[in-house]
Order: sequence, then structure tokens, then C-alpha cells
Amino acid sequence: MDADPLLAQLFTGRDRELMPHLSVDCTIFGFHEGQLKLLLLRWKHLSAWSLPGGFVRRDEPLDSAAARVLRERTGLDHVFLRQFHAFGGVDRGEAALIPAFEAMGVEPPKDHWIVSRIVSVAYLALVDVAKVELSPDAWSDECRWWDLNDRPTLLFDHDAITALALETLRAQLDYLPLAANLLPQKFTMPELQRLYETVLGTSLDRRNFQKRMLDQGFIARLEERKTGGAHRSPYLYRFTRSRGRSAPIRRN
Amino acid sequence: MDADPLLAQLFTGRDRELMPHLSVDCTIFGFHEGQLKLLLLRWKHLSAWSLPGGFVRRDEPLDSAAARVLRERTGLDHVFLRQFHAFGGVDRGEAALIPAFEAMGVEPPKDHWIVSRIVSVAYLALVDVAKVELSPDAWSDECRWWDLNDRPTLLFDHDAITALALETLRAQLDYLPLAANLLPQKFTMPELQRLYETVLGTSLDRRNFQKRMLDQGFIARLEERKTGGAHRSPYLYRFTRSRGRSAPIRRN
DNA sequence: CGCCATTATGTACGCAAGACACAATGAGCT
DNA sequence: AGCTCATTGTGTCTTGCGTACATAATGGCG
Repeated sequence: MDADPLLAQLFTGRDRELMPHLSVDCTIFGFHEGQLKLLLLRWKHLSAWSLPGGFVRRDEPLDSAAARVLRERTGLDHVFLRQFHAFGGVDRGEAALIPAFEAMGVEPPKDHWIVSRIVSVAYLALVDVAKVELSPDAWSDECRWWDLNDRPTLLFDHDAITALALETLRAQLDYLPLAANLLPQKFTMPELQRLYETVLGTSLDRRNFQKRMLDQGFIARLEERKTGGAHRSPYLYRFTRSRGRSAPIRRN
Repeated sequence: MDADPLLAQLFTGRDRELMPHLSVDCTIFGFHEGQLKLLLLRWKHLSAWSLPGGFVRRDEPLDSAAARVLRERTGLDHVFLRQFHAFGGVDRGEAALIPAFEAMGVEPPKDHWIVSRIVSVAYLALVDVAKVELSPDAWSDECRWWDLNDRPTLLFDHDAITALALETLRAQLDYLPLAANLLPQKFTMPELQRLYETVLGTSLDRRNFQKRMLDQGFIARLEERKTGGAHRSPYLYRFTRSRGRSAPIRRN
């Protein structure tokens, strides 16, 4: 098989433009039809899945590298994207790449940093599924949403990364207006509640939930109602705080 | 001036044992005489201060590198130490090192990674000041505790690192038994309260504070009392949860 | 032996969260 | 048109936690 020219360059010069031994990985969450979704890539020739990731250019801040990865896979920019952990184990499974490179006709030099050790800084992204336009990267032949509960086992240490991302999301969901990033601009109260229930893995009381949300002050009710449902039409709401950014923590 | 042989080797081979462009920095907090302390190093020939840090060996996990830095500066092991952020800006002030190297008689090759760009993973450590035995590293001539409020301006981006470390500490103080790591085994309730007040920057009600702490279940009262004070002798308490380890999060 | 700063402990109030009930609506059916 | 019924909108009561505040107990000191 012919080597992809871009990939072949990776070991003949292009790697010099990159920060060696360093990468970013993005756990990109979405919410659709009452289910939490995770964006995954399928590697060419491996038929196995991983988180979207990429290398860091020598003149590129870490955060910008993560934003670039997110933009290239989803077309989105200026959405919630936040670093949550650096994964720096000695063996994170980089060797799994070697057969993939060989199948692509690329011969990585022995002990090249790409197939030896990579420290990866992991980012958590929250996006509106409806706005995403998916596109795989040079290493993968498919890019799609997976239901979080049906997701396949991932390459490298990406299962651990995903687990910590989910833990981080759960821990911050109730005191940051994170839901604003996962829902469309206008949404109904039951939709918001189902998002909370899905992320937290619990069931909540409708009335108390609504009260809490409104008391919180993050959301405001619109005069519109959602039509077409087979029952009483629910009100629409919107988030009032700027999306993404953090909020107050009060003490004592 | 003669070059320190260890430092000279840094650009003649020893750098090959290290992960290029990568370092760890430790914000090591202590508590003594009612004040929150930060451990700082003074750089030779620069007379300026920075956080303790170090490079990561090629066969060394990130967490181990941080633990090694902590051990080498304080003699402590198995204490609270947790990664909290990766600082990955393009220019974090690495160039400040060049005059220091020159004064030490070491000539860094132009564009060597050590003086161009370094991504640093920052760790937060909490230690019992009484157990610490300080020792500077090869780059510094002094290692000492600073009162957090009197601390000097730091080199590189270490002021930003310190600020985020403090923010992290504040945010987690009330739901993790972090204080266990900053106090001796036995302590009085007023001591614990002063620690909280110092870290949070607020003043707290004695009675409510005591009630909260005991309801929390982290601490238990001993039958001993502290003698020697000029007033009613306070009870001693101890933490019941295991010290040192962080809470639920550990990965890679 | 009384003074006084400090510690130990108890009580009252307010607010927010949780448990729970009932009215209103909109589509589809007969 | 009127009934059914799942779903949404709204109110009340209770409980528990955090906060405000007051009083008794100690131990050294003059």
C-alpha cells in the first residue's frame, strides 16, 4: 500500500515542527435523544477506536493545540474546552501504533518518540451535537458519536482518560452551568433534567429540579412553548450566563 | 567560575536521559505558627526565587518525577501530592535561565530545549513543616519556607502556578480532609480553625466550625488535652482517615 | 482567691433541599 | 365533541444543615 504522503513526512522532517513526546487528547461529549455521547475515531488498519488527539506544534500553546484538534474534528470553535489531567505514565500503549504505521506503508524509525513514550494532556469538551460536522483525521477512516454506554474498548490508555473525564464532568455539573454547552440555545425543562439524570446516573424529582434550576439563576424562561409533542406543551428556557465560564462558590 | 560538573553534563549527554521540553513543578505548602507557608528555591546568580521543580527521566512516570522532586527538597515521601494543571504556554520565561547558566560556566547550545520551550506539569503538595528537612538543588543556593503573604515575585510563570495552586487548595479544602496533611498528628480545634481561616481568607465562628468538623466525621477527639497554654486547656484531635493519599482520583 | 482570656457546649432561626398532591394541557381516540 | 391519559406547571409541608448568638467551664496569673 502506498504511504500517505502527509504521514510519511511525519518521520522525515515534519516531526521537527512538533513538541516531541507530547500530545493532547480530547474527550468530546455531546447529548442527543436523552443519551450522553462521546466522539471517537476509528484507526485505519487497526479497526479500533480512540479519542481524537493530536500533536503540539513548537510554536503552539497547549490549549490552542486542543482547540485545533476540536475544530478539525467538529468544525466548532469557542466552545467549552478545558484541560483536566496530564497522563504521564511510562507506557501508555504507544506501541499499538506500530502495526498501524506499517500497514500504512510508513516505517517509523526504531525508538522514535512517536512510538516510544508520549505524555498526553487531556481536555474535556462539551458541544451541541446539532452543530457538529464530523471529519476524521489522517490516521482514521471514521469519526462518529458513540453512546457512552455502548462505547467500545479504546486504544492506549483512553479508557482511563474517558473515565476521569466523566468523573470530572459529574463533579462539576451541579455548580457550573455546564449543561449550557450540551444543549441547544432553547430547551425544555424535561430535556435539561434528562441531561442531568444521564450524566449523574440518578433520577431526580421534577418539581424540586425545576425549583433548583430556577433559583440557581442560570436559566430564564421564554414566552415560547415547544409544540408538536403529544402532551401539554412545555415552556422553553435559555441559559443567561455566558456559556462555558465558571461560577461562584460560596463559603460559610 | 568553574562549571558545576553535574550542570555541565546537562548539555553533553545527560539531557538525553530526560524527556525533552517537559518538567514538573511543585507548590509545596506548609502551615506553621498560624501562617500558610510556601517552599521556594533561590537560584544561584539570579538571586531570584522559584518553585522547586525538575525534569522527567525517560523511564520515569510523571507522578514519580514530582515525588522525587518533593523527596529531594524535603526528605518526605508518601505525603499528599497531586497534579493540578499543565502549563503549556509558548513562552513561560525559560530565557531567564540563560544568564544563570552563563554565570555557572555552562554554555547551553543555542535553541536547546531547556532554554527554549518547556511544558510543565504542576503539582500541589501538603506537608507537615516540622517533618521537613530542607535541601536546595544543584541550581539553587537556598531553600526555605516563605510566608505566603510575604513571598517574593517568582521566576518564569511560577506566580501564575502558585495562584492556581492556592485556588485549587481553597476549592477542595472543605470536602477533602486536606488539613490532615498540613497539621501534626495531634492538634487542637483552634489550630485547625486557624488553618481553615488562613487558607480560605475568611474568619469563622468557633462553635459552628467545631460542629461542622465533628459532624464531618474526619476527626476524632482524644482524651488528652494540650497543656502549657495560659488558658483553659483545649482538647487534642486526630484525623481518622488515612493521611497522605488523595481522595478518589488517581490514574496513569 | 478573684480576674480574665480562652475553650466547651447548647439553643433558636432561616433557608434550601427533599417528599408529596393536584391542576392544566394537548393529542388521539371513539 | 367529549373522553382518556400521559405529561407538564405549580404549591405546600417537613427535614436538615448552616448561621447567629449566649452561657458555663477551665487554667494561669497577679
